[in-house]
Amino acid sequence: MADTAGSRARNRYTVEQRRAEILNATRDVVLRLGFGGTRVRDVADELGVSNGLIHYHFASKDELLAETLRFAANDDIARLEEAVDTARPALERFDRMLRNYLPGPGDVSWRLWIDAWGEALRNENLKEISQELDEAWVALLERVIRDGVHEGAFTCENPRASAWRIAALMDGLGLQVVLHRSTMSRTQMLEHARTLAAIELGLERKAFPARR
Amino acid sequence: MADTAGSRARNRYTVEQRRAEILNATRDVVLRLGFGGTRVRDVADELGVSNGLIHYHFASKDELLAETLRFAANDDIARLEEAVDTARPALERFDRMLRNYLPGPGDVSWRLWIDAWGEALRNENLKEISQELDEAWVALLERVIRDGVHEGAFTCENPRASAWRIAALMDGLGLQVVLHRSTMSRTQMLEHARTLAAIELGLERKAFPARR
DNA sequence: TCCGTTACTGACTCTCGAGTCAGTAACGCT
DNA sequence: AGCGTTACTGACTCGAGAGTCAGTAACGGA
Repeated sequence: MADTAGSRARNRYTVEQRRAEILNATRDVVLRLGFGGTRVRDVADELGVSNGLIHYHFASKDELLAETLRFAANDDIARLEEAVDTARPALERFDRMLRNYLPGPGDVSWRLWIDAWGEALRNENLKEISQELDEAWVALLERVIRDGVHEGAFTCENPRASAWRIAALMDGLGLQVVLHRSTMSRTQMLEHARTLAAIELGLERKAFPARR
Repeated sequence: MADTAGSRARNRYTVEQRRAEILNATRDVVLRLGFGGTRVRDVADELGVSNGLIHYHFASKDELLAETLRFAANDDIARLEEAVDTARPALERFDRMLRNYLPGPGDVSWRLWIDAWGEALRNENLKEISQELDEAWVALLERVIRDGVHEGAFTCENPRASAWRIAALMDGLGLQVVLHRSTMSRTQMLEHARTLAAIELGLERKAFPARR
């Protein structure tokens, strides 16, 4: 009675495991085909299960896509927070955020976000989720700046405004790199981000590490 | 013989006029429904013509959407160039670009662009067009910076890099305002853009006009 | 050992939308 | 006036995809 679901979990999937597995697969499919281009069938095929199973766990395709976005968002934020929590001093912590947030070689989640922005124009669920992630990200950036100021590593008059500017710059840069790779390299992108950051935090440009 | 098409144009549409009219209507529809959500039928209804007429002028829906994007892009660039050509001195010219590029109250074309970015992830035609617009816009910004430096109004070491940073920041800001209006007002957005611009161009922040 | 429940199947329905096509009417040209 | 051309119509086809549902097999509990 204490754990009715758990007792079945030994050799079978629980509902929660299955849902997570489906969300995971959906993310992969959406990365290939986009929100608009993803069919329920594609997700089923990805897992080698039946079409009907997806509808068994998710009431509609819309719900599936919205939950997939939230799932991916939580992942991204968790990854960033982890990067922040483990690094010091302040400058390394900050730079690690930049490197983690900006799109990297194997990075795919940017594609998801760019796609989600477009979809969010017409879908309230997605709009809400993308806004949540955005605010969480700016808040994290602001926190790292404030901590740095506290430690005496940075000088910054208005951490909130600086965080917004840096976040906006990085969104714009990431967009360029992911969408039109030819126009800008990751190196240049990092260079731009660090240049603005140095200005905003009252540092010398060369204070930043050369790491990519 | 000199003008076979023109002779019919007196009381009838030429093919070119019709195409332009359809592209115009398509843009309006796409703004409401997005690239993914626009049906050929919606465009026909917008003009009060038949479904078949759209296919008479455009081979496929894909072609229609791609040409619509190009049509809108040309419009946007022309508007920016006009703003630049007529304004002086350099600072007013630059500020006018900012005000014109950033999303305004009645501005809708941003919605089109955000949507196009997402679509471009999977559509080579749209990707190419959005890249063209982007490069034209950065080139224009760079030109205005160089001219300002020439006139002695600005100080800027690397106009190309500064143009990229300002452009990226503005893309990021515009995205915020259009997508999550609550998180940032146009006033704040302009404030952020001018703050970065002042830094990049070696100016005092208060050198900029207060115009919105 | 039987039985109710639950996770799952896959064929089906039903809607929707892109593209087609036979037909039409107005035009300009001869 | 007669004729070929052209812009346009709207009913149709055809494929595709979301969601349904009757059926099934494995489970745990009584």
